[in-house]
Amino acid sequence: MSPLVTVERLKRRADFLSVAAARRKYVTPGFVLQAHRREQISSAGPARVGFTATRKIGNAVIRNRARRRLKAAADEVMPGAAAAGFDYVVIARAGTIARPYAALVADMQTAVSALAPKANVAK
RNA sequence: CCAGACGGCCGGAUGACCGCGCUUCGUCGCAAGACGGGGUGAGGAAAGUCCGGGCUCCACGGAAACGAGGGUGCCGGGUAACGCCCGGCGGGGGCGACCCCAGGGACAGUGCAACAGAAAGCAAACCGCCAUCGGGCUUCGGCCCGGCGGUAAGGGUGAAAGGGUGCGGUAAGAGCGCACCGCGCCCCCGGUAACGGGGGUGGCAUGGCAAACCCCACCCGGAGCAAGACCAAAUAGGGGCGGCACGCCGGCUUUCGGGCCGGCACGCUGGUUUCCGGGCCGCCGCCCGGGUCGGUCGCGCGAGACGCCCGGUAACGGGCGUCCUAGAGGAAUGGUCAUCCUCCGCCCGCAAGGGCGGGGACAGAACCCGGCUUACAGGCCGUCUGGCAUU
RNA sequence: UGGGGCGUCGCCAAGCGGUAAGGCAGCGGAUUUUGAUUCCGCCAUCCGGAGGUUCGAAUCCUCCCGCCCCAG
Repeated sequence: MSPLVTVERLKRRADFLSVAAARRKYVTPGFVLQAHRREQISSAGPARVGFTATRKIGNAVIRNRARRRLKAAADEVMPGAAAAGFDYVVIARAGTIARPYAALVADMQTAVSALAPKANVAK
């Protein structure tokens, strides 16, 4: 797998929108992962991860807990799996709360590798 | 023991490992930062945003008042203030403890009341009842028809029909008279007051709805921490200063520095060169202020928390002592597990109890405070009421 | 943070103090050889929920619930 990649946090609304516009996603019972390569000079640079929890999945307590669990899973997986120069958005689903944490981590692993750049062939 | 009423309180506990926000210390490093240690870290509703304030800016200004709009509405008190709280009063409900009530004004005015009903607001005669007049009939008791009048006691309609019940009275009736109750007015007494009690008097007039318009009394300037204050990058543009540059010919103009127009030449740019066409034009450096991204402050010592004492029926107030207790900004508490507590289900056991499995609510500070409202597993404490049993 | 709007039958909706129009859909019937069309009839009383005012509330008042929109 890739060497350790520094992971930063995605914060701006515009960044979230551009990731969503890329239309690359992977759905698991616990969350939806979106990925998008930044238009950047070089392919280097940190990977960035953002989190989304909508009002549809519950009240403030539910949304916060869902985001925290996803954040914990991402902190565990992303440094070893994420591709440099990519932006990721993790969207919480109704199943985020009930899903066991180990399964969440495994899902994160497969989701990230499924969205990995195809050997950097497609530029 | 059962059923119930009211008030107050808690909101799982302890620990291990890997992580999180803020803060502090140490080591390393030129620095950015890295590593390690310590401290601290959500609620009774943090929620809904329904009221009241603090704070900040804006507007107006002697304080304010009037008007518009909105709100509040028995009385007294508490409070920074309130639509909140406490204590009373009145009305309603409950055997009771106790609970509920937007509870000013309907002789200032305007309005509303479907359907039903004779009539719904200066009252009114449909059926009845009564008296009387005329006519007819008669078994001489009366009956029928019509006219004029009396009558709100009866029937019927309605949510509501102009006091209620009883006795007297009358042709039948009627506050027509009387007693009691209700109501209005006056006086006295108690109470700060709302109001209560008593007496007298009137003879029923003044029906209901103001969560209909409205009237009266009182209260409210507007916006909101994305308030507001400060620092301030890159780029573009504005202003100022300095340096360099500002060709040739002709015309016009001049404040004699220069400026404008035309032609030629030159630089950059587009089309393949020649050549042609369009466009751009002072350049550089320094400084100044405005404003955007971003950053910092505002930002937690406060109508503060806890304890004791005093005043007050209480809400609450006063005094003394102790304490400092979240502060983020895509927003901090997550993951795994153990023991205990507690609830549910199943199993074992006469029982005490034990085993296995599952669950522990509502919900997350976003400037702060006082209320209200709403959500909430389970549990604890106190006071009181009505039963049953025992003494 | 501030402001605005809407909840009425399965769907779209009128009504804003006097006892819930209308259309579509559905169901039953008639017409027709059958179907379509057409016609007739049926279909909310718990008007988002709970209290209150009134003789009477979908309508007025208070408090909740849900949804949508706007400004910064």
